Amino acid sequence: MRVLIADDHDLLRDTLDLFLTSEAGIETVCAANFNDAAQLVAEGPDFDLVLLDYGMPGMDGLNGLERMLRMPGGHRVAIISGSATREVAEAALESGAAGFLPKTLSAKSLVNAVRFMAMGEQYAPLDFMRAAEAAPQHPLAEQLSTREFEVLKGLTEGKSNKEIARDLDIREPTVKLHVKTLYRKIGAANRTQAAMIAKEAGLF
Amino acid sequence: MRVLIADDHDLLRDTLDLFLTSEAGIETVCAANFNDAAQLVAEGPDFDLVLLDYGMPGMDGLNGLERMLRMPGGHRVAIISGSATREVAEAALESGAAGFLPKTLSAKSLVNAVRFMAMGEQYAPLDFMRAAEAAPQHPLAEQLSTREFEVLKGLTEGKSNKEIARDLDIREPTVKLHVKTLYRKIGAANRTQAAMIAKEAGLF
DNA sequence: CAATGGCCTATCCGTTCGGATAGGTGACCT
DNA sequence: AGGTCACCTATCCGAACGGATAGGCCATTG
Repeated sequence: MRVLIADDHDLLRDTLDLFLTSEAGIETVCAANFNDAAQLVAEGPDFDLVLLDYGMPGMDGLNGLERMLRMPGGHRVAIISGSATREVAEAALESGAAGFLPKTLSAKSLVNAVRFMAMGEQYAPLDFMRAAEAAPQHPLAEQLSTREFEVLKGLTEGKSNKEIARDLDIREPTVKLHVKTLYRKIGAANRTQAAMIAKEAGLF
Repeated sequence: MRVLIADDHDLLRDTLDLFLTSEAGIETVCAANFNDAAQLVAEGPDFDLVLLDYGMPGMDGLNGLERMLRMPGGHRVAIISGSATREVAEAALESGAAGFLPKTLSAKSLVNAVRFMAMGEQYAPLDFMRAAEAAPQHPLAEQLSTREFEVLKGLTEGKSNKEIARDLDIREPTVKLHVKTLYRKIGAANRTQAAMIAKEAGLF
């Protein structure tokens, strides 16, 4: 079994290498950034599994994952991350990743997950995925109507009421109404505050 | 020598534990979050060095570092991080941290750094600190005058010109002037855009 | 010394915002 | 059938914003 480990954290990469190599039948190759990893995949022979660090140089978020998946030999690719949220994990799996590994995993779990994924299964730690599941997506956004949400999006883009009206194909007074009610709901005193609140909440 | 390793990444913590323990004369204790770490420090006996992960639960950025430094036994504390920027590293050292360790370090360098710091030295990898040094701190912010910067801060807080004027103890027309010139400099069409641009740039 | 540049102030003007008020439509539920 | 709710439109008004223009103060610099 051939596994490619791509992570810019020397320490973690070495450890992973060590643990996997000591497993019978696992051959590992290492890279410290996305470009090196992509080249190794391109050169072949094919890997049974590629581990991509979410935050490594060249990754550009999940763009790297998608680029890797589109490559000839890049069919089994998993994301490994120390900081990413459940949303990112879900998006990765959605894009066709073989799995998602938070760095909070123990070495033993990680080795097991690697074997699991190399066999063609899709893996993600259940407790991690459940973690934020219960919490409401966005306490602020959920109390806004569809239109108000769209208007709020316009606000965060620094548009004027008139521009928002044009984009949504409604009259300006209507936009003003949505803006006003929206302020009340999220507790903003003016459009800039509304935009900042939305930004803080991680919307858009 | 007693070292406390506080990191929520099981894998990394175990590895660090392994490497340090194999070094003669280093005794390690582990914690997976800030509160556990703080309790271990409080209980004593004193550690020669405490390694705090920047992103672990309970840390709250550099707040955790400062709280730890204020504790009776918490004199030698280093920050370890996989994602933090040079700015954070500098701020940590400024606050009195014993060092800053990016997770891109190799195991060997890391063990050396730990020994170095435990001897009372302050450590930070030179290449890491030099990395962003050349690049302008904030391409946007640097072209603003002091006043314009203060006004921009007010904008991001959703204040009106009048409020900003009061806070800075200047007249409102002056604020308007700064706002206008500031728009030109950062390429904003209105105050909301200015606030969002500042936010995107990571200011405030 | 004169020039420069940052900072402050002022006035004027048109546009936009924020709020209030009043009403109309269609979908859905009881 | 009546009620509720989201969505749309309209008009009015005071306040704030965005821009232009014109000047004064002061420290730094050539």
